[in-house]
Amino acid sequence: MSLSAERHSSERVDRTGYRCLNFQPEDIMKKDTIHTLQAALKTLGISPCPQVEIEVPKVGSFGDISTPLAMGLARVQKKAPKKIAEEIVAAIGDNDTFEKIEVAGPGFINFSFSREYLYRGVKRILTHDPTLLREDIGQGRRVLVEFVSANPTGPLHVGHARGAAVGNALCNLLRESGFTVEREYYINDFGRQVLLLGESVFASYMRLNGHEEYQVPEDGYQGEYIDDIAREFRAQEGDGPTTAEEEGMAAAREFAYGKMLALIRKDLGSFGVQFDSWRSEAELYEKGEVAGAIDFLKGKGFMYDKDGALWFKSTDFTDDKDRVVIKKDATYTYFASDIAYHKDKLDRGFDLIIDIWGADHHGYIPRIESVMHAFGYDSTRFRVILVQMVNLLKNGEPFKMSKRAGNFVTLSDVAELVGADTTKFIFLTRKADSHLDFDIDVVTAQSSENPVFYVQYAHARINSILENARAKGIDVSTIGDTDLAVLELDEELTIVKKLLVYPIMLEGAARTCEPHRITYYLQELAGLFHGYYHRHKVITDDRALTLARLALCTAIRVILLDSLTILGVTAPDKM
RNA sequence: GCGCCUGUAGCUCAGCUGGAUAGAGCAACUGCCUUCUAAGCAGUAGGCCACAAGUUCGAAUCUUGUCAGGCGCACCA
Repeated sequence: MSLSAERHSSERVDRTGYRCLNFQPEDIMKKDTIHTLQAALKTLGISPCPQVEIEVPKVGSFGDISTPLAMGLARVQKKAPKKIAEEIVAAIGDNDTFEKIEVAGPGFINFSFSREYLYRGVKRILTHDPTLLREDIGQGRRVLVEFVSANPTGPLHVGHARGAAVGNALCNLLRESGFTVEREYYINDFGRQVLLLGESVFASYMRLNGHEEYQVPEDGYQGEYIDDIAREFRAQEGDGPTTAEEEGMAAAREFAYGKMLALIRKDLGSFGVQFDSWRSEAELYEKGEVAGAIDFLKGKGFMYDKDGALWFKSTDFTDDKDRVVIKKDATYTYFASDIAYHKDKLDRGFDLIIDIWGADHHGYIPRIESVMHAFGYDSTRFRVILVQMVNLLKNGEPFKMSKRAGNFVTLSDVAELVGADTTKFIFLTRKADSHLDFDIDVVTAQSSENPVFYVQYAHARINSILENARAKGIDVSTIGDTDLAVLELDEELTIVKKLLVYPIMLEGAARTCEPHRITYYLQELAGLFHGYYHRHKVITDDRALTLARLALCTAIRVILLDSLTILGVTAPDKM
């Protein structure tokens, strides 16, 4: 089977209408269970073997892992689901992986893992081999993720921070899931907005030189940052009157644009987000890629002339309206460079292309999808992730932002005031496509409103316990060899199961491109640990128990560190 | 008017693509610091999953309709 055919068959369309990645589950726990089930089905002569679905039940009494398989088979086999389930259980027989397998409810088969199996799982974590925590669902396939891509006409604000946090975490997640990820920032450095930036800075500069008659152009940019740049420009250019206004304006534009881009890079860097490539819109024009892409589509018959303009026939695909590419005045629309940019992405040979946009651009999805179609690209390999607007509040009151009025909270303000870790984590505690209230006062209060501390605290606490053990002369470097059989408390086994479910959770997060699942998992795991910590001492006089509990704590720490790292959040040793 | 998204505890949100008894954090109330970090723990309370039909063994989840909120509907960028 070819790669693309295989990929195609495993893809589905989610309920929002966007394609998502869907791969066969390969996690250890799942794999072991599925193999057991498949063998049993074979014994029973049930073929073709149906897709075996596995889930982690919400309620502990339903076992560690569960399948509704028999219920699905009931129709095909024309037998009661419970009966089928019982036959399957009988066919599985004795097995050292499971302590108990039972039929429950309308026909669920619930599996409980044996303690030996669980201990083996902890040992795997203690090897510190991250590949044992992941499934290679990407298999080296190349994915391009474009995110942030804010106009270089002002500093990044809180809304961009959300896109940056989500994009960054998603890239990490996909990379850890076996994809080769390229992070890209598309710079809109062509057209009206940069011109306005230049004019705005130039006007400010001229006023600084005593030419009060220069006004910020209509729709121009205002705010302190414009004056700051103008002052810097003045420091470079001096205060002599600029004789050739055109030249001065162009110089101001270049200067301001350069400053802005540098600032954006710097802010993203201090936020902990780095890009592999920065793609320039202006360059697409200079290299003739815009004209080339349009010619290409013309050749395919997807362009036509009407009313003196050139139109793209996006209604041939998923759009409800054709779109102008070249205006009556012979200039290009913004859409034209978007076509070229997406062709450029395709030409670079990615297996998967992900665009992360602000939700206010959702109306653009059909036309870009149409472009992908027109270029002959399998559109299931293109996905747009929408990041909803951040509803900025200050002390419970809406805080209106406007870049042009210069009234906004920048990313660097937030990173400095709130901290990059907290900001990222909060943005990742919600689905990307859901509205989010971000109250500056609440978040800066550094109270229990900040879930990130809760999780980081668990990590720091474990580190502190390990320090303590070392101070008492316990050698924790060989903790992986510890006999874990003394871990027999329900709480301990619950924690172990939570740890072993980690790869399943990660796989789901990667498959659906939903990094927010990781933050929920983290809070649950940290919660289990904090409760355990308060009820039971790790370091006691019982040497065997101490070592086993240190091993458990170490395993928890491995998972906390691993998942926080994927989110782009630090895991401090001390707090 | 058309399209997209959202509607789950007082508030902010999860709910793993149709599974079993609906989940967490805040806020409220009650307890817990000579003991590995109290940025913590234990407990109480809080629900007609917006509403109404439908699909089937089974619906917060899928379909349709209604209501409410947000966003988008350029030869702007």
